Amino acid sequence: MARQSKQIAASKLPRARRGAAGSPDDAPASRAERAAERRAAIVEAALDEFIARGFTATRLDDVARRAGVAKGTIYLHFKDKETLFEELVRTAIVPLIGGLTTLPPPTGSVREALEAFADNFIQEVATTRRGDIIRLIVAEGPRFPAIADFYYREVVSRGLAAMRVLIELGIERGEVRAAALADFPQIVVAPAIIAVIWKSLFDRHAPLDTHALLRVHLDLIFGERSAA
Amino acid sequence: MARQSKQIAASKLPRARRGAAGSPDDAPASRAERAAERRAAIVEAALDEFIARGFTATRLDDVARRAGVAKGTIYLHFKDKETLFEELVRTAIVPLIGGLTTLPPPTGSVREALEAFADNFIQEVATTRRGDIIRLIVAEGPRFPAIADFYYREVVSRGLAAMRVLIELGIERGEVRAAALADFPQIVVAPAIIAVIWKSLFDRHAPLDTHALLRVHLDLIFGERSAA
Amino acid sequence: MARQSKQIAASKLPRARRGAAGSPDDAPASRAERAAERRAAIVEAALDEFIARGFTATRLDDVARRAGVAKGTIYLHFKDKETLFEELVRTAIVPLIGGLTTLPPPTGSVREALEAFADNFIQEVATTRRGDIIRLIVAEGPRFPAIADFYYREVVSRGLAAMRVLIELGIERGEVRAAALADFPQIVVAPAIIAVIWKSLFDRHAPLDTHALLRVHLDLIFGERSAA
Amino acid sequence: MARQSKQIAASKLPRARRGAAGSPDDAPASRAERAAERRAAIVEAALDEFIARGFTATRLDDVARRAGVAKGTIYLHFKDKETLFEELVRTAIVPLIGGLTTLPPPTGSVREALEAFADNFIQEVATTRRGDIIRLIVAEGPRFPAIADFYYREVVSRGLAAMRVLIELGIERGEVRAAALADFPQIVVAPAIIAVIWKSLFDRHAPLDTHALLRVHLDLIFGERSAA
DNA sequence: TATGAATGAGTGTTCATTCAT
DNA sequence: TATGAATGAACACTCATTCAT
Repeated sequence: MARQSKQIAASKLPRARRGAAGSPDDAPASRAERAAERRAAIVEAALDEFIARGFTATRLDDVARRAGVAKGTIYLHFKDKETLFEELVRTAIVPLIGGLTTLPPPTGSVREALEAFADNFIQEVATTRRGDIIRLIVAEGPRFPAIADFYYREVVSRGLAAMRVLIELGIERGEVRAAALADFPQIVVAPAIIAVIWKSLFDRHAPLDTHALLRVHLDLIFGERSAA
Repeated sequence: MARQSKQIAASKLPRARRGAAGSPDDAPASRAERAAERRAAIVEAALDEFIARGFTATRLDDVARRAGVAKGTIYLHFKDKETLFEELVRTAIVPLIGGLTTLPPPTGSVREALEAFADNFIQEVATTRRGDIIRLIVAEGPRFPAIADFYYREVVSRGLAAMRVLIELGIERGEVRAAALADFPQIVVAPAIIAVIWKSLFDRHAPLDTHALLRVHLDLIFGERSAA
Repeated sequence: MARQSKQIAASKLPRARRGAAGSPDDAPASRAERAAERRAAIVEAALDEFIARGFTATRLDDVARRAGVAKGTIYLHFKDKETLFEELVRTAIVPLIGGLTTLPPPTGSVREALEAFADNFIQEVATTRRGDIIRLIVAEGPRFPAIADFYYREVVSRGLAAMRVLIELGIERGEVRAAALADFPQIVVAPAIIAVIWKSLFDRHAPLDTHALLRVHLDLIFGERSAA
Repeated sequence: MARQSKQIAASKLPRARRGAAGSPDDAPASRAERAAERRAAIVEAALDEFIARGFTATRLDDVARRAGVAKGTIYLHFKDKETLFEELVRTAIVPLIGGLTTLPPPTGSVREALEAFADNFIQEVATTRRGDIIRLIVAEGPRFPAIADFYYREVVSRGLAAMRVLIELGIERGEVRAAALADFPQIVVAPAIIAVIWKSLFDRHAPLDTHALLRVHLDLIFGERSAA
């Protein structure tokens, strides 16, 4: 009912800076830097809101409040709600790419590589907002084909390709018995995706031990090990 | 957006006409029957719209148009949009339940049972609107905890329990080597879920052979077979 | 949420009457009588609803339910909501007229006549729904000029005319000193109207002794009496 | 019904402009001032509409049009229609309070005080929209108990209390003969209220000379005067 | 005649987007 | 550049009225 108090986020920006003119490299933050900060705050806030409510149900009013900016400010950085959403998801997806393409481990075993990947996934995706982004894409993908496309191109196809390479290496080295697995790298990834979905839908009913789940799955692929 | 063509709703069964003089056992359909037909048409139309747009973005105007009824008619059958959505999803989920609890295969092997289950899943879920409902639950679950709860209780927990029984039987009989699989029946189901999601998001980029995918996955669990 | 159970009012009507054909004068109620009953039930129910909620806020659904008839039935008796309202108020006003025009009491004193009138007003108006009708007219009059007109013509002008006659008689007989009162018979009636309004607005804050109020007012007009 | 002409709202006082260079002390009006103007325009328009149509029948569309603002603007100032109505009536009632509690006439006679009060009532209430507000309260009171409460507490009870004090003073001084009048100050006020109601319902049939009416009433209370 | 399901125009309210300051 | 008041199209929901039974 009553207007919620604004966030103070926007007030820690250097105001009385003009006096210290000439020192361009320390704390202050130039105009461009301030703009970047604001933009980042909007992105951050919007991501939270979109994850929590989905695209249509998210109100830019809430995004602005959470970001500590005025509603109009959003439009200085993004053309409209749709653009904000698309750029946002794109931005959030990008960091996922690095981890996927940087894999072929010349030294260790393929199993070790996949274990490392699983651990990394748990730490960087399953337990962070990135996991929610996956769910967000599943939810909004059909209404934002551009995003589904982008996600497929940048993450899915690359990730699966890298996974296939790894599987083939495993087959070659005798680590992996099921040769056909190279045709369906999705099988290797599936439990990880399921774990992410489970977390946001059912974890309150039955908490899932993602780590154990992925270990059992790797055992299935590589055969059981003596010591974990 | 464009005016959708009307439904065929009004052509159904005039079942069990009491022998009222003059009605030659066809056309009319009692008032109750027509009400049921209308309700069914609304459910049908709403399901399509909700799947296509999600809860918030769906307009009851569109649902009404697609169902071939007036907007007000929806409110003769459902209290409000939220109730329509929840009843809808519940209704759509129920038929999934039967298939899950009716598995125990006294005769054949566990592998055969799972193959039958997979084939059934492909035919009844993956290639029908039921698959989209799963995606819808993933999308709207966080905003409709009641639905996530219902889905967990009626489908997920029962399905996993049944799956666990099957796995344990497989372990007992020596068909399944990975004993720990009984702790994570999710692993057995994961590729099927992933296939459903894939269909609605990426199939246009890279069509997925769900049948083959599930066969490879079963091979992983049961070991490769001599003849497919 | 759930449909309220219907009233059973409509079921006490004679159904198996056909057998007793020919006895047209006893209990049964002819078709016309049944229609009149229904109409009366609608009028009754509508009056309650209109008094409680005003014209616009009253729902014909509620009227029908309260009257124990189907919504459509209202339209068999009244053209539309407005007509129902106007006929209703007219009907409710009519009985007020009789009491007003039937006054000049040749025998008793004018004071006695007014006391009788006051007592009657309390019994027949102030403590019954008729009082609420006065408030209803005050409330809806500006939006239903026809009703205000009718009320003025049938009740107000006649009532004031009769009151004037009475006052003049009182003046003539020396009972009433203030001769100018004949020019403003409203003054004589004012406290009675105020009492009615008070009852519905403020009685819960401060109950009003209408009888005493009117007695004091008569004392003001006729001078104090030794014994009441 | 027909499009109403816009308001003159946007032409008010640009009061207390800080000496901002270039602004020659007129036009602009600060943002806060314009907001206040708009709010005032809404209140003004809403009051007119509510008086003319009652709460339920008033359309916020019409209020907006009459106020010369967009419909959404109303919601920047008021939570909803009900709040608008309640705040409105409260606001309109408040100025009535001052006049009521500020009466005790140390010098003149009680009759003079009441004559002044009557004249003031005619000028400030009976011939202005404030009179209509009284009718509005009578009309909507039962549906807005909060308003009836407020009106009773702030206006009725205070007004009657002040009136009682005045009557008692009159009795004490021998101006008023009817001692019991102190128990029913409503009698003193009744004709004034009736006059207000008459104005909006019947004045077109029979114009009422409120001034004369109230004078005759005072004569009734104080006894006839030699010269008016 | 009575019913009540069906209709669809109408209204309160929300929220993405604009724009004067 | 940032603001947030203002806009008005859009949408959920209501209810007077109709009409097939």
